Amino acid sequence: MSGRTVTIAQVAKHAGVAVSTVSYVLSGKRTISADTRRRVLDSISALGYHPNAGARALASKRSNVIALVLPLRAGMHVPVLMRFASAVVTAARRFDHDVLLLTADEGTQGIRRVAASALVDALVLMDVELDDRRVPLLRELAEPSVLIGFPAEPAGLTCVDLDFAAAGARCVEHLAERGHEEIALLGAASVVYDRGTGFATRTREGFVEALDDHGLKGVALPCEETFDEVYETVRDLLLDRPGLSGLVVHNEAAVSHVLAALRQLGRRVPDDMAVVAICPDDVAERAGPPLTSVLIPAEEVGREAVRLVMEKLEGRTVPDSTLLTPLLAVRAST
Amino acid sequence: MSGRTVTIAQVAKHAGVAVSTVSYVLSGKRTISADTRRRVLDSISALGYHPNAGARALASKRSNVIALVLPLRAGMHVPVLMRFASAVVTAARRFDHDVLLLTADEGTQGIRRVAASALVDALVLMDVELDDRRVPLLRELAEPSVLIGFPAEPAGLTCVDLDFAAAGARCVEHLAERGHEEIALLGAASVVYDRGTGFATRTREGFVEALDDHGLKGVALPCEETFDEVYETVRDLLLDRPGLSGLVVHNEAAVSHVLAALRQLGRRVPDDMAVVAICPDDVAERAGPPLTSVLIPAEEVGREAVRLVMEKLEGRTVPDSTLLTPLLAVRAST
DNA sequence: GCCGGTCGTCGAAGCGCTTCGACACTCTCA
DNA sequence: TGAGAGTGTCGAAGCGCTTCGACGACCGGC
Repeated sequence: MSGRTVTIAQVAKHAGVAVSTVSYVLSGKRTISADTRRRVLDSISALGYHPNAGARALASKRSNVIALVLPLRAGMHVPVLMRFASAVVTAARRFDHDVLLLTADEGTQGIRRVAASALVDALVLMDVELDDRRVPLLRELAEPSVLIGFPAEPAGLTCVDLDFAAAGARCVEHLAERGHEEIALLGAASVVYDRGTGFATRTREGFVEALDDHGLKGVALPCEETFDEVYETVRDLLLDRPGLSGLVVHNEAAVSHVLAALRQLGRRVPDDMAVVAICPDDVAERAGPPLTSVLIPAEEVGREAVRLVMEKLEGRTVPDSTLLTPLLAVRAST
Repeated sequence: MSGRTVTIAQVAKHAGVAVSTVSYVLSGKRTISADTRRRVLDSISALGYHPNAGARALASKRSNVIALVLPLRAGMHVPVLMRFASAVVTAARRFDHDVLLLTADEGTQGIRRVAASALVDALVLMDVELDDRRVPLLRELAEPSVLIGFPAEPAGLTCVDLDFAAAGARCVEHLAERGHEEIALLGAASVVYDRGTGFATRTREGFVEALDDHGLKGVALPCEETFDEVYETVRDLLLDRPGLSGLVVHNEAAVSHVLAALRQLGRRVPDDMAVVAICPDDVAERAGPPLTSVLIPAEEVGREAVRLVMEKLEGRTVPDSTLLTPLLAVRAST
């Protein structure tokens, strides 16, 4: 192994070459003969050499670290967040980058700090609000960034997300195909709409528009996340709309409560009430009965965000807006 | 603001002092006159100076970054994880450190890499298994580390966790006080026990021991996380043990399923069945009815882990084992 | 047989910071 | 009044890496 922290100079000596040669072997920025390369690589593994990140960052002006700015706020469904985060980390590693975790409670301060100190090369922000304080800062930053989600004014930014409007519409379409004529959307908690979080609003718009297109009756309601509130909402909904036979649920935390409430109100799924969820696959599969759902492709979104940010780091131009097409998986609930 | 990336040399020139003086103002490692200090600080904010992280790390051999190694595996309840993670980030910032996110799928490789490259000064690991591959590596690493959770052989390591044995016992005690004579523990998914994750096993042990101490009858069962499986488990349990009047649930993902199953089986909470959960407060409060619970003090554990790792970075010795006392909050379910 | 052009390697100059030793002062106390 | 003990500041030497320009060695073409 190592006697203590091995440097490139020791590798160079061990291999009988210049320091710069070792560097070029590692970066591949100049051609190196196969023979020399082998000797260097052998020395590297013999000594257990790992380049010092600080020195490398200082000399190359690249830290090989990207920041992931998480929200961690009320109304966000955390497991979904984590899947994004995990996807971002995995994707970043594939580009030989690490991920620095920034939480929103440090606010714009933290973003400015890690950018100005060159701790990170680029940023990926999650859970962007329609009117997000962080957005103006991003515009003035030299470091490239990618948003997961869309602010109200996305000009000049790079944004990725599931096409939630299409997702809402897709659910309507599916229920229409199944012959339902009156349906309802149970959406996010009202605080999420109030905050103007884009995905909730866009799903609702897609839902409402599709209602029209297919000539269905229906309504879109916010949906809180305690059992009692969900129960009330569902009960009132059934009372108000006796013809209702289909439900779209876009709220991971409320899914199991909705199902429990229906059960308690004597409605069988799918016989009396068809249910479509917009949620991650595992939530849909784990429910009783397993739910027909439009999955939130967290892995894909995270991967795409990283790909885009890497493209920008290379100086290439990328599309302002990337919308991923929703996919509907039919299960037992419709 | 800035013309582009401000260096310490520019600050020194602007303030009319030597570079080293600026450095000492920032670090406080030598006494500086009040007058000079003011001039320097003024220049810093006038120029918008942020020390370059790479240069600083190179010169000082400290990156001011700690690694947070997350599991992201089956059977872990993700929201709880996130609360730990968030607490770690917040606590680390209080010590002027940032947090690098490492996921377990990189395995020991990733840990070795970030440690050897001096990308991080120290590590905090979550969700430690009884027999954890990462543990031997930690022992040979020069960088200090703290584990959240306990491996089978914790000698020479620093571990923090809620005292789950005490938590299990506390639940039994509470139900005993309420006059229940036969109770059951619904624990983690069986895969979690099979893997030998410490917290699940320790809760069960504490539960079983306390059963004895209080002279109660009872049983401890694993508990899967889909509604149908939970329903079966609960139904069989009620069939097998007609005298059962109290339930301890130590599985965040199953909590709402358990309640729904009881409802469906015609049991009222708390009249026919008392329920105590071991879970974060918000899960307990959100349930219907709100659950008496032993909370998992994620924030406190995260904070403590960071405090310990910082102590170790300062070269101070810290206790091998830190167990946080469980607190029981009485709500509507008992 | 000479010229221009790769190819492969080297040496050295930084990157921006911390830290060590030196040094010029100013106090204090004998 | 001068030795000794602080103070407050400076200059310079790295920290370990990347990258630029230079330079032999070798190639093919005329």
